[in-house]
Amino acid sequence: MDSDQGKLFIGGISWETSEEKMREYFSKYGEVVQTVIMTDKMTGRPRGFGFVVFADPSILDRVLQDKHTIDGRTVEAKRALSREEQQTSTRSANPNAGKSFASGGNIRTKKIFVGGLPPTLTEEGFRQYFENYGTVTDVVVMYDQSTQRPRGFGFISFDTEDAVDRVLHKSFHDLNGKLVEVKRALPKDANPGGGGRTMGSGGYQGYGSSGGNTSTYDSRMEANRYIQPQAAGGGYPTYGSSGYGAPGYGYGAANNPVGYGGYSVGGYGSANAAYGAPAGAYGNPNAPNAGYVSGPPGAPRSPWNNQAPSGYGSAGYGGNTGYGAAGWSATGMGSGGTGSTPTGQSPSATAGYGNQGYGYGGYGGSEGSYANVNSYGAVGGRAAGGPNSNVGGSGADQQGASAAYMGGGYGDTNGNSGYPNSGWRADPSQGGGYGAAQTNGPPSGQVGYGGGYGSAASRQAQQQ
DNA sequence: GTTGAGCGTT
Repeated sequence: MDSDQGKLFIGGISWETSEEKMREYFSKYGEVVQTVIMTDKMTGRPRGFGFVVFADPSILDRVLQDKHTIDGRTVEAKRALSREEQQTSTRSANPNAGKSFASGGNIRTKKIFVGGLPPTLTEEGFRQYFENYGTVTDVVVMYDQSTQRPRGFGFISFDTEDAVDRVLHKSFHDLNGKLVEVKRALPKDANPGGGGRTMGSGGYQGYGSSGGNTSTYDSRMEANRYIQPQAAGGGYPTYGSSGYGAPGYGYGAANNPVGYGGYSVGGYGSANAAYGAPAGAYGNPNAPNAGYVSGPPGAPRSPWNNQAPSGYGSAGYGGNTGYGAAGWSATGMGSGGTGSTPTGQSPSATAGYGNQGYGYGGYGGSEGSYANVNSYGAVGGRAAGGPNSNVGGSGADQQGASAAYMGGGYGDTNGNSGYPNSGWRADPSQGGGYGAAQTNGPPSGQVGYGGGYGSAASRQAQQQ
């Protein structure tokens, strides 16, 4: 992360020490861009640590070698961990994954979140400064609705992405001696959130055809704020190693739009799930979907509509089956995957499979009331726990990976709350399905996924 | 007292 470049973590700070004092102290090493002391949100009490950001990252080395005493307390300076690092630091992670993903940005909102606004800053001052970077199309400074106090952050929109990039080139900007921090705004309205139901199919198709994997990552990154940190951490390595990066991987592509909703589930709620379902279906390049898409006669583009659960189930499942046929999931799903999951998967088949089988079937299929949860869970799950981490810790898993997904996924994104069916996880057949799929699957991760989802879906069908 | 908060209005 850019903003972490010149950033040091400062631990053991006296409760007496202020941010100003810290700045004063560290300024002897060079230009200090920001100091912050974290406080307990509830009590307001300082938590005893904070951060200092130097304009020049090369200063850090010197600072790290010295001992520091502020207000009579010896404080400890360490390189600040990026948020991703925090999460993954203890376990083997692909260090490249997080970084490269973090740097890009495919979901471009042309809007920038600006934090740390001084209360005195007006929208005009705000605008005037940023106009140096391009044509400003919108300026918003947020105020508390009831108290009318400035909330210390706002947004600024540009007409071109270039302008946005220029602004984001620096993490901090000096507005007349006040420093503000800029980040790309979370594309909150990138997807018409609750409007999923009313969306025309055009949107979905568009999604389906968009092929960028990176956007998926990016959206994740941004969604990290809303997802439990661990979710993001585990996810990267998993992606990296399991072939997410592979071009054309269905997940990435289809998920782009979905992804956002899915990832952001924590913050954005289930409305987006609706996307997920269609996106999967539409986005899926394979023919089998067609069947799904066309779906039940009565419910053209609303297979996710509760109205048509049966049609839905069949349609959705039909779709899945088709998938499965193409790849693994067929077996895994249909049979419950008990041990007998295909052993001879060809790599290519798997790849293709992963795309579709993955989650989408689940999405579509699970669409009912609890559906969203599932799909999300699924998505989040992957993110949450790598195949190696048994996040969910559902006792039933005979072999952690897949089971972990399930457990982790649901747990993470949903807190289990929406997940009425506790028997699900515990169901041995399911575990078996996973296990089998995973064990046999050549490209490890994907297989597990596919199997997992597929079976999950079928399971639901049964329930209905 | 040792690794972070803030993401929208009409």
